[in-house]
Amino acid sequence: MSKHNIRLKDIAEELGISIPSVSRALNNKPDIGIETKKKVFELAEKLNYQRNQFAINFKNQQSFIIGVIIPQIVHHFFSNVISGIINEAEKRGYSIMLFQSNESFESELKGVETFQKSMIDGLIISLSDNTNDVSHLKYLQEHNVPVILIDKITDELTSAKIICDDFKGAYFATEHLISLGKKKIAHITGSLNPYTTKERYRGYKSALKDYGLGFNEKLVKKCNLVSREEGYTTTLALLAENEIPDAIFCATDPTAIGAIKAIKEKGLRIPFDIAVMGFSDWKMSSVVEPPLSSVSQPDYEMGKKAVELITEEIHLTRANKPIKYETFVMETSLVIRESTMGKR
Amino acid sequence: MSKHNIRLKDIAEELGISIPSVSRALNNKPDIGIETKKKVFELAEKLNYQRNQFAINFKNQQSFIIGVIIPQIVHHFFSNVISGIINEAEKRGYSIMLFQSNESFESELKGVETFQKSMIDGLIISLSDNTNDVSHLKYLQEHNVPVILIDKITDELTSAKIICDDFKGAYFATEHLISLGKKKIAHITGSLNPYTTKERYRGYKSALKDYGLGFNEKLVKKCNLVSREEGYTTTLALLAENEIPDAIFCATDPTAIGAIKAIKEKGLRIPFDIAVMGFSDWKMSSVVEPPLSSVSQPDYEMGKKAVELITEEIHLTRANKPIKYETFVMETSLVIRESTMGKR
DNA sequence: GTTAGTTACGTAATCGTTTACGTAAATATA
DNA sequence: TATATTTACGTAAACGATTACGTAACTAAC
Repeated sequence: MSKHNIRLKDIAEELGISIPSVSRALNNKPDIGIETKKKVFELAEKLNYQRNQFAINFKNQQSFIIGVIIPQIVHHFFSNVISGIINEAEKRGYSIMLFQSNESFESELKGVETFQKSMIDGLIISLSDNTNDVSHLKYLQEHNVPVILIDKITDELTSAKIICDDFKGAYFATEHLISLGKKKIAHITGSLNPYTTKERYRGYKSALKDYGLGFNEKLVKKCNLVSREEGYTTTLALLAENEIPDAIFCATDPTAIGAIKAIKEKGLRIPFDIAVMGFSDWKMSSVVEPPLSSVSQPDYEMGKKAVELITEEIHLTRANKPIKYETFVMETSLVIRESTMGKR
Repeated sequence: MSKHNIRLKDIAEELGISIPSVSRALNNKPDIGIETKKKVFELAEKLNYQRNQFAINFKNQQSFIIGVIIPQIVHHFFSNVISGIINEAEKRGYSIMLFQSNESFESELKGVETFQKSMIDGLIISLSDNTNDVSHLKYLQEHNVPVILIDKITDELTSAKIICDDFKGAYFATEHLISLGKKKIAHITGSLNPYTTKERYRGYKSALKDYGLGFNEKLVKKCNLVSREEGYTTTLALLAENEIPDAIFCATDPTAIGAIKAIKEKGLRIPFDIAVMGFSDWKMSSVVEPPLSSVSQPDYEMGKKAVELITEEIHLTRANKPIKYETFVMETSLVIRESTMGKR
């Protein structure tokens, strides 16, 4: 956008009027004659005048840019979140600056720094699994850049937060397995993330308790990356023990897909011998054999909501008004497929 | 970033020197005394001075922002491209502004407009399937914003282009099927996109010819969305005809996954009765039953390359030097899985 | 017909930083 | 010692737009 673009000055000189008059005309300000306004608009049109947004942003100290940092784009959940963010932001006249932390705290830090330099008006962030210190985010807040946490949140930061109801999602998933007549329901959980995984574990336990099924610690396995490979090996280990489960509720879909592979290899039938349930409803889950039941998260809506909140906070901040920090818990829904379909 | 942030003026006043001296010190310019420089640095550190990027961008008419427009983020190929773009851009000090067109021309137009307002330094774009007119991109170029086309390209625009070798990818895929002893190889193609799909079709035909297998038009089916559903119905139609193929090469992975479903439903064995091959190596392709062979595209590298090119073009543009527009064709590779494994 | 009010401008200042230019003081050279 | 050169600053202008303020000219009111 360099070279000699048309400026207000060019229009003003050609019409023999002052620069502020041109500005007033173009911005439909009151203090301008109707004749002058008309002439200005015509010339602006003719010269194809484009406002210099650099100057305007500078004057207003505002960029209309929302920064977004997520752990990984290549992740069905997050790409849907981003999709919701982008579409909603566009409606509200904001652009999205995107960065991925690759689950690295250092990278997340660097992203925040870069964004600061780009003068973002607000930040929507899903914390990396390795983020324990949030002073970089507090710093932003102190400099009047609102921060919204989404999905991967923390108590360390006072801010608006958007999560989905992992507890209820896990509760309903477990309840569903119980409704199939399953008695020995195993759970494969992760260990890294402070919130989501814990909540899912809690939901699982709560459902067992409510339905009078005893909690058996041996049926709970932890794995770090909740990946397909780990799901596979963990399930093999589970099946090698004395007590074989009749259902497995996995904290993530990849884990569940790994579990399915292990179960099939052992010659057991899904869902008759062992029913399998995942979490997050990844796209791939509908194509595995058998198609995997899962808990669907309102990813797109979460992104949309995040933009609603951040734009509101940006306005409040600029008006020097106080912000009330709420946590929004959004509902999940069960997606029942063949991996849990039909009673034993 | 509003409120009263520290300015050069604050430092200058406190030290009793002029603003330009502070600027010179902080920017390590020559015309500054070593003592003064030291004092400035110390005070800047103490006051936690942060440059006001709005002012700098305004002065330089440069944003260090690269705009990226792609049809859909929720698409394994594109999220990998973006991943490559973001990581490489960060290394080069650029931020990424992201927009998705949702395969709509109007949306793409609006994205370009929004980006213009955000004063992007350059644009990396993968055209929507419905984009035939590229005057919005020419307009950017005329205003000194370099444009790079990636994957979904067009001859209408004179610019650097990055594609992967769809022709060769398809050729090798077909060749692979032939090497299995397959004689009647069907192809399910799409019709929308000017380049990628056509090239894959061309590669398929070329391989058949080179290996002396006659081209049979009846074995080629077109479908519009190249989706899983279409792959399913198209394959059913194919199998209902007289000549049943012994292999199907699909223009996309979802189509191939639909094909697999249809073939299995008909009680035919994969790959023994019919081998199936996809294109793009979607993540889900490794979890279908049987795992799908596919053509892997260098998505991440394409994104990286795009950033290399655009930053170079940005520099050339600012230096008023000419740009030479090249088209970079990047190599694909075969991913062989069980859907094409083992001879008949 | 005088005063009050309104309309339609122009002037000047401002946002924060950088850069071209000028110059006094210090230093080097003849 | 007189002149040339270098050093280390300060002053002013610039980037492009917006906004507060002042005011001349015109209109309305009594």
